[in-house]
Amino acid sequence: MKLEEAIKSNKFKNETQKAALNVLYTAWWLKTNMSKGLKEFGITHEQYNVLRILKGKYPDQICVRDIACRMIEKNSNVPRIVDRLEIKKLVKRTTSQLDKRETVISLTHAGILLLEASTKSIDHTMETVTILTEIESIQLNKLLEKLRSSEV
Amino acid sequence: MKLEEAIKSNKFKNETQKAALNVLYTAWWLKTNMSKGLKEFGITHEQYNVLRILKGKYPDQICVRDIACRMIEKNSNVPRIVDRLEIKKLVKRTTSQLDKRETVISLTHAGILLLEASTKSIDHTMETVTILTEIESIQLNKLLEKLRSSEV
DNA sequence: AAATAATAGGTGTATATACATATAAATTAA
DNA sequence: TTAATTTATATGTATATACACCTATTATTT
Repeated sequence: MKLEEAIKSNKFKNETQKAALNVLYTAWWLKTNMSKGLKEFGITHEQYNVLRILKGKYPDQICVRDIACRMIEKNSNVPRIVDRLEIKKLVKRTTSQLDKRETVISLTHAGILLLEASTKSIDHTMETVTILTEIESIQLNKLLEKLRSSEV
Repeated sequence: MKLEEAIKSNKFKNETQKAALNVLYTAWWLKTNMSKGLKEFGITHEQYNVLRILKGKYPDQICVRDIACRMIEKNSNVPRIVDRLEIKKLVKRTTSQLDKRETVISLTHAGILLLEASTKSIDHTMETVTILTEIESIQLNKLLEKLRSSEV
């Protein structure tokens, strides 16, 4: 669906404004598709993101701050996301002995299993849903990084 | 900042997966920049979006469902966003006399003034922040629409 | 060493998304 | 014309974002 149909408007100041709205809409669309696939595993895509970050360092533990700086949405409240993962027994929380201010998080066995199964599902969904060739993807990545290049 | 730095990872399955994450990160980045500019006006960017939609039809009234289908994030809880705008006296709610199920919303004078001022600010922010030529923007719009073309 | 500052994580509040359910009004069917 | 269905909106709950503030611990300064 074209952006114009999706938001029932074709009054854009210029193509750049339209592009910004298109990025916002596409992000919502991607998140929705991801969430649909994660539903059967009982986790949200933010929780999935945290599990993925933990996997990246596994079997090393990783502190809350290090998770936070790897999140896509930088204002994520990591302690609270970890709360929910802990309730589901997908992660374990321990106070670091080197620095008692730090809480280190690690995947449980159940966490690893769930991550593996959900990653398979998510990867399949994303491949089905994201219709771009490798060349187009490279081009898109370049344009998005150009867009953000002001770094205010 | 490149995506790799932003999320401290360069382990991507392929350029397409990276592009999907890049869209999510760029959307967060855009929202953050928009919100910063709207702070002085005391509204969130979702509330701003609703005000903009109302402006599009002004001085006509518009019902909740019509606002919802114009929102960028389709699962927005419009009644609740309207609640907050009503408390700030930026919009007025009336039960439609043609169909008493419908609630029609309209901008107040204060709403129009705030929208004009904040639009000036937001447009300036977005122009400063979104570094793309018209040609690049057209290309980006095409790629995003290609990406979404599966329409699951 | 004691005082001060900085840091890590937790917690509180407002707002939003996501989705299920409730309620009232309008439409359609029997 | 009553009953059933659909539609429009509101509301309830869980989770998330955004951000301020608190507390414990560590680091730095004097």
